[in-house]
Amino acid sequence: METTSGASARPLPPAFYTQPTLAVARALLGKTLARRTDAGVAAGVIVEVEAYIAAVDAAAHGYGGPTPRTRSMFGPPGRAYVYRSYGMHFCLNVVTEPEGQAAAVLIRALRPSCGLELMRARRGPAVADRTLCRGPGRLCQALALTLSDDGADLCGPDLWIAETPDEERVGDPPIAASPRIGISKAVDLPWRFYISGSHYVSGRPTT
DNA sequence: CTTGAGATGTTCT
DNA sequence: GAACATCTCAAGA
Repeated sequence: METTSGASARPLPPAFYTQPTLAVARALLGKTLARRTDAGVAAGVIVEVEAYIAAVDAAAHGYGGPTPRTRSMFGPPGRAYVYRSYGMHFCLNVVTEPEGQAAAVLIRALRPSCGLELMRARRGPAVADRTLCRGPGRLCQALALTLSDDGADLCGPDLWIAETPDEERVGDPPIAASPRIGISKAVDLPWRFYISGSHYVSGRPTT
């Protein structure tokens, strides 16, 4: 019998992504992000996210209008926005808000729950489990996400987000908020959300 | 654990 | 040119 895992649960309904961006960001914590390729399924529980809302947020991609790169951020909610970061990494966002508005939630870290061997194969043999998906570029590498996944449906067969089964859950996640990481504009907006105390969260220790 | 440098490509000034 | 929603590695405390 197949081992229980959020990877086998049904995708969240499209309506999940029509909530306001900050509500989606908080609600994503504790959900399972799953990825299928020919090599198999890999998945993890979301433990850290950041919200970006171009209408009111100078740090957001899409602030000041669409560009070719940010096109899918203006698209319909419930899709992926994947961009290249610092020339060599990729970052995965969940698009929110109605089409025409640029808003998204950056997935910053996962606690790996499924397909760990696959992740190690992609990330390297010396990488500790804790580090497999700790950071937005790292998790994209672990899940083999690239620009070809930009615009992908998050309720689809190859990439989806689902409720996490009870036996994989730690309990009700204690959610904390803080300023976002690695930005230089709108630095005071407390739009980074993470599971307090999780060792899989990027950045500094969280107490 | 910390700090600091370098890699690397697209976008913006 | 400069900046960038980052990561890895090496060296030090």
